[in-house]
Amino acid sequence: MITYDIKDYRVPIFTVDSVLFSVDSGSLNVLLVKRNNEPFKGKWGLPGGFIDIDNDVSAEQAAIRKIVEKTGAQPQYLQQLHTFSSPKRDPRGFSVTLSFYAMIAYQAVASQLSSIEAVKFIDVDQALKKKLAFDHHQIIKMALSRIQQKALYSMVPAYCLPNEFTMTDYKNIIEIILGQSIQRKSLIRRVEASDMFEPLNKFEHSGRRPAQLYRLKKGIEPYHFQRNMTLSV
Amino acid sequence: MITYDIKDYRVPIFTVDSVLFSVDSGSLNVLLVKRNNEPFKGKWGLPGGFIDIDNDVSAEQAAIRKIVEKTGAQPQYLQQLHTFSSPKRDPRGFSVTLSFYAMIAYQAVASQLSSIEAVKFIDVDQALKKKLAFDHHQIIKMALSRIQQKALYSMVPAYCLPNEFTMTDYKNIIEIILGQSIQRKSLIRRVEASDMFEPLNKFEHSGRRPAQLYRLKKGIEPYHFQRNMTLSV
DNA sequence: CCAATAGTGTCTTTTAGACAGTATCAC
DNA sequence: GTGATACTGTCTAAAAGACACTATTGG
Repeated sequence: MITYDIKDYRVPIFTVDSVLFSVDSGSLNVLLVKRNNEPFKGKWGLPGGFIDIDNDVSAEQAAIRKIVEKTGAQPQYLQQLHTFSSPKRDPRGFSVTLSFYAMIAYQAVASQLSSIEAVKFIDVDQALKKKLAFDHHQIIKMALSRIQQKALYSMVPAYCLPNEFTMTDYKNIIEIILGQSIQRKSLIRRVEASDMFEPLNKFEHSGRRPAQLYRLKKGIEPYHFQRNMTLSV
Repeated sequence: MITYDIKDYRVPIFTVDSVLFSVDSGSLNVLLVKRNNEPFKGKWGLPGGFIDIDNDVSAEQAAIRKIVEKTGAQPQYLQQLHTFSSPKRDPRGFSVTLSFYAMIAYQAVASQLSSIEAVKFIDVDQALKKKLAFDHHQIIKMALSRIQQKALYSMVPAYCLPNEFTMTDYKNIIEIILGQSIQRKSLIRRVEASDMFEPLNKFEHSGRRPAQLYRLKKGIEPYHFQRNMTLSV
């Protein structure tokens, strides 16, 4: 017979938190939310909170639910980052947070956000200069270095592209994430190998020579390469 | 003012579990423990359990504590794998487990374990054929694929080497993890680039030509390469 | 035509794979 | 010596870096 009541035990506080990235006009942004509850009421922090064990089917779903509540849109990519745990990170007691990093196209959320005071995208370097709630500074730092790594060996940055985009759009996103320029030719070779983009019968006419428009193929897994791109020192 | 009592909320069960790997006589083993509590009493499962929020300082420390309790030895390497969460994975209710993968030299634990009936190393393929507690089957599968990936681009397999070892020992460990043979020359090039081994003034005389003995340098970070080794299909 | 951005061709560089060759031991 | 395992030299192959080249537009 199973006899177990969680209320008989002293258990940690368990939460989820997400670092939602988006690229816009030359800067890599993360979503911050102004807290209107204790602890750290009034401070900026990551979107997240408790699992609703009666309605959520997983921690991932809880994290996505929190992002949807704040932005009105689903992230295009979301993965576990790391679990941070300590008796000190929350004044209420021993706390564990499962953090995620996620990506979304800026265009998918920009309009909704402009009307909400307490939710905003902010340049990641600016965010890291602020006094944030909990250990969210550390979480953002780890998420940043994770997506920078991913940018070197995967197509994951493609998940913050809008529906239609050019190769230059994609190159810009990677360069903004890395903070360094890369070889266009190398990128194109990788995109071809990944087979993740499909060309549309459309061109973008903003520059001089029109640029081929692409979209992400449907139902495809993020491609991982065998090698990292090399960053020139 | 902070008012919060975790007992006022319905919260998930939170545990840690570890997949402890070790290589011995041609097989990759994982540590299994026979459960003597419900749920899944009598079934084999991964070493793990609840955080002791009064004594543990982190989830990592809780995971290590559980491994030490079962084996008497500290793992040489331990990293977060993934957090598994669902309302179904535990009959007691919504449950979250933070899983780790870890490595230890077989020699460091073999003698203690032989005397304990309820704790054993078992070949990972055998383990995956058993009916294990919870979703531990899935956790082991993910841990296996993670260390196989790590074997392709890092020196992490070195953490299941004994204090003194030869290059052939290291090659064998990687081949056992991958289930495939690799080029000795490629391995040596990588070992040199990593600068993680230091040669001793000793040789092993078991084969024909004596083999240089090495040890892991102290206080060194696991090295990661820019490329994967390629597995011939 | 020119300027600017899009896109290609191709040579170099890097590092792993393949594998033949040499070294050192027990017998 | 032979056989076995340890170790090295070196050619080839694969994929990224560098960068010059061509292509296509607006003006």
